[in-house]
Amino acid sequence: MNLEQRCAESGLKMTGQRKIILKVLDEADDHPSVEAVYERAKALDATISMATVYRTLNLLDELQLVIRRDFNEKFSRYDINTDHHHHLIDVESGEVIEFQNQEIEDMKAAIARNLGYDLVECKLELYGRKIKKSS
Amino acid sequence: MNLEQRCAESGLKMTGQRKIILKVLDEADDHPSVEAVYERAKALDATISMATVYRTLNLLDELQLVIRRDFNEKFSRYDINTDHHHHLIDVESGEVIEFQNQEIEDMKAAIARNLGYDLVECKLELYGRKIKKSS
DNA sequence: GTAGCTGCAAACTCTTTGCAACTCT
DNA sequence: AGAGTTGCAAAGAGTTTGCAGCTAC
Repeated sequence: MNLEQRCAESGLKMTGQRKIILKVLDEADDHPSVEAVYERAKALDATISMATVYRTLNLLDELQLVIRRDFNEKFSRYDINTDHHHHLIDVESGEVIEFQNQEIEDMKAAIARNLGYDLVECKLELYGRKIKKSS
Repeated sequence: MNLEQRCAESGLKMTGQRKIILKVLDEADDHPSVEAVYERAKALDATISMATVYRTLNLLDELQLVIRRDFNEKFSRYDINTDHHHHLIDVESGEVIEFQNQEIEDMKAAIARNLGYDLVECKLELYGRKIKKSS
């Protein structure tokens, strides 16, 4: 099921602008900033405004259809894949790679429990440099 | 060795304002925001300005004497303990607890290596709710 | 003496919002 | 018809910066 269908289910009105933004998000395979979503949407419909992009992303975040992320930059990026996963950020290119790891999941919950807490949420970001293959 | 001594070593001039800000940081056992540092410093010397607090924290961050953090809030906080550690944030009170865990360290490096990266840096934040003791 | 530091206010960046017009349903 | 949505411009929050005067070294 795509974002447009899931939004309709939540009772959001399907305006032309909204459809375009959802299409842009559905087709994104990266972690776009608001600015990036705006640029891609504007290429499809020049009348879309920044304010609408912000409002739409805030709505989607509340509905948990996207996840707002903060990769040590001064603006937010959006994660369209809402499956539980973590990120490795290439410190040279800025590329973001997603990964999952069950051992880490178990360990996280155990650490929280040891400190007297139930784990509600969690964020793991690795920052790394690509290993050059020696020839 | 305290912050003032470490700053002097880096060739920073020890002005009255700077001494006060460093004292505030040395005595902080939390993860204060710029605003918090400013308030605490102002209580000791009313002439200190916000701009000086920002400039000082930026300097200290560059010298790696503090670490700028971003706990999903719209402002930065500063970590004065620069030993490697992670954070558990109490989702109800906002309290920040530091912890270390060698297994996680090893696993992080292994994950990065498997993805073809050398680990440069990393951020692990757990968000949890305090477990109520049953009576 | 001078490089570096300070306070102030203005500028900047990212994000949100009030408003009047418009549009899905 | 009416609630929800939009674009615009202005406002907000957090942070940075130009400048003229001041201060540690």
